Amino acid sequence: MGEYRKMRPSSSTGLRLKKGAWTPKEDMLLRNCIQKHGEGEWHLIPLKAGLSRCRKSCRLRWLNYLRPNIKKGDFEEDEIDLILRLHKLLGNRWSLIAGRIPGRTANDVKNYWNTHIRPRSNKQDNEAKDITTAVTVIKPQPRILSKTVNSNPPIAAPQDYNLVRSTHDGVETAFDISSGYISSPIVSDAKIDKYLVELFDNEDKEFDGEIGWSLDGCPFQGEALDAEQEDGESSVFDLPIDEFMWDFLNSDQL
DNA sequence: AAAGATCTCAACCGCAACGGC
DNA sequence: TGCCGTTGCGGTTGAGATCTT
Repeated sequence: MGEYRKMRPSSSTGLRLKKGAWTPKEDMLLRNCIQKHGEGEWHLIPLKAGLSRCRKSCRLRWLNYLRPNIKKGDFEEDEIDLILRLHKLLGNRWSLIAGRIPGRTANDVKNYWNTHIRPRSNKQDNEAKDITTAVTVIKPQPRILSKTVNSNPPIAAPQDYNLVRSTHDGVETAFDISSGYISSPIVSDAKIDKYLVELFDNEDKEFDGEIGWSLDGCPFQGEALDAEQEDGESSVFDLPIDEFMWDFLNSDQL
């Protein structure tokens, strides 16, 4: 697919802001401007660059296309694996997911998910409905990690689709993640990112037992991810994510 | 070869969060 | 405390590419 094939309608007459596909000349102007002035102050970039584009368009073009080290082409197996796992953990928080995948942008990840993974997931869901023993656990909702968790929750009956079940050494536990049923900490994106750093980068952590998760109706247990723990046996997702995650996010060390 | 259907992904839109005043 | 400007994010759109009939 060509870089400049997209020709959405644009209106570039007079002082109106231009929309639609970027031209090589516009790319050059934006690139030169950012190389000269650096990222940031996006509201000034169009003026400095001499572009009749809005700041949003400039920022998006830079972040998704012009920024150095952006990886193009098909996603590799390990990248897909990572996306699947991170999405189970974080939901549709594409920027956080992309932050763990070098060279990929949030838009890339989101597009890949929507075009390749979600359709497959939907198909699996439909097939699972035909099986009477289908697991009913649903992925963690983004709201678990929301910064606006209600600190004084209303009393309401837990609903099954808000239950997350995990198995630990063969013992299954279920906890409700609907609003008000978890004493979740107020979580900032920085905390979540720090948590992910700990999760993926700290190889000295030790964990006992093996944790199995069943999410999106698809149980998985101890599947390997490239990053291995020090003992070489437990994979990253053998972590007791429920307890560990909340303890970590609620700790004073952040 | 042509037409229609489907897929891909760059770009846009709306909104929430945040900081300064 | 509220307003306003800016930033960043996720959802959606739609043009062009590719596939199917």
